Amino acid sequence: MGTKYGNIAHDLREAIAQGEYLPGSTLPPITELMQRYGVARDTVRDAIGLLTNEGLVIPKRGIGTVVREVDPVSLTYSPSSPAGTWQVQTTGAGKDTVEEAGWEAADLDVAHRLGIAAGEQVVHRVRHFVKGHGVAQISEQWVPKHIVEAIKANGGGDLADASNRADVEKNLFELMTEAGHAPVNAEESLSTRMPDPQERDTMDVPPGVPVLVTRRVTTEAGSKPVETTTAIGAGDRMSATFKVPLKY
Amino acid sequence: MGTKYGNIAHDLREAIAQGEYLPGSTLPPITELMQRYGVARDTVRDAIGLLTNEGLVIPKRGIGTVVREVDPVSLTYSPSSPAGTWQVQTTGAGKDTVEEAGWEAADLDVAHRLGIAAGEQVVHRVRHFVKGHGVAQISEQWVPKHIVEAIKANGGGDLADASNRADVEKNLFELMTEAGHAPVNAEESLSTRMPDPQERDTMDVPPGVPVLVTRRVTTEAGSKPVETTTAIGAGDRMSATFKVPLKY
DNA sequence: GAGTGGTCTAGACCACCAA
DNA sequence: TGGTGGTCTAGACCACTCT
Repeated sequence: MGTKYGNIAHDLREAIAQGEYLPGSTLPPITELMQRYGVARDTVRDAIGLLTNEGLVIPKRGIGTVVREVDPVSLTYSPSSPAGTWQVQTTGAGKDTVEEAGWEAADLDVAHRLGIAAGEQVVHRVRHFVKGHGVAQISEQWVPKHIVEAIKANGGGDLADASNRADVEKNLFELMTEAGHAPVNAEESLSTRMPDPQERDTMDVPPGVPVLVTRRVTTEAGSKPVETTTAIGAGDRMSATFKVPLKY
Repeated sequence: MGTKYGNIAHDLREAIAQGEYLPGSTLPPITELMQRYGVARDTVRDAIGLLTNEGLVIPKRGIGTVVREVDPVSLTYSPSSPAGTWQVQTTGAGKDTVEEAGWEAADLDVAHRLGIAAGEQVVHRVRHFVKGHGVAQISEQWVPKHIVEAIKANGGGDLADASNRADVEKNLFELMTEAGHAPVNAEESLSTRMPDPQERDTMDVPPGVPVLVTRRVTTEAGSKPVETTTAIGAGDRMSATFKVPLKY
């Protein structure tokens, strides 16, 4: 025998998998599980804690331990992904909001990604992708000075102004193209980790749900970077889809 | 004030961020934290539990609560770049092993992805990508019957035989091409979630580390699927990189 | 008010690791 | 052997949700 709470968690996990407890319904109350297994309250809570951290259930005060809805990713059988593979695919329509915008000095990481020196001025834009009742993705974008100035000179507006939503409504990449800096390539790197408390708060991520981290560098002709982005997406509300041409 | 354990976790989190506790070193012992904050043992453990689930620390019996190493960028590899999707990593990054192979009836999900009827026979191949200290990715692949037979008729070997590593050493996509079913497109969908106990065991994933889920459908001319794959990768040992050509 | 989960205590014993 | 974290108990009180 392993641990008591491990065994209890195993039983509950199996029961959920067998459909004994359907998504949206609740597990037996702690008190009942205490009696059924003849253990103390904290032992049951440890078991539920395991399931919570696996993303299977969400305990709710006054309600019960609710079984989570099934992975929404299984719904992504939809027609075809939107043009531009850098777009994020979610299970529904969403809206972009610009939270912040302004000049700042590039840190080491951003400078490296943009191929500039650390400390050089860049425009930093923070956007939220709102879907349904909450933020599904936090996006931080950095644009080098000469690109910002080129767009401004071309009548594309000031990217350092948060109230300027031109890049959102018209697509920043189009503005770059019109300004003579057409992006031709994007390299995206995806990874995953658990959210920090701030991210968990902003996106209202339940316990047991990780985030999808996307780091992108977009380049124009000559492999010169025109922007770089780091996006943090709630793992229960989004996935990223890529269409890749193969050469064989 | 929030909760006691929440405050303690906050303090420790800040301290780690400030570099007071370096990766690889340990936090103060539970007993010391009990005295410092004047709380019970379980309260300290609750605080450490939070940090553990955030992937910041890993408690080790007899050792202490160890601060986790940050993932170096050099540890990432690109399982999904157009040229390297199925090629053996020649950079010494890792090694592919075939764990299982055989015929089975396609379930609803696989059938849908392959554009066939549920219950039709497909070859199911399970592979492990071994890297560093253990399995970094579990890969499940399904190939429709007519493709398997075409490869076999063309002298490419039997994909249903686990000891047949032709597809690994020579690249399955090349075998398909030689057999008249050249793959021309792949659509990959990436998402993330927490690992189940079996995955955690197989890949030796520490607590607080999610997995990266890659679902791919590869198609030949006419958008006919030639294979589909679901890969589960340990979030602390891999990332996926895509290079995407843009049209603006 | 009744029932749910959340926090916290004080103490006990066990399992693991290093010196 | 001494110190570390892991498990478990019995009980208390708090916070929240629903009827």
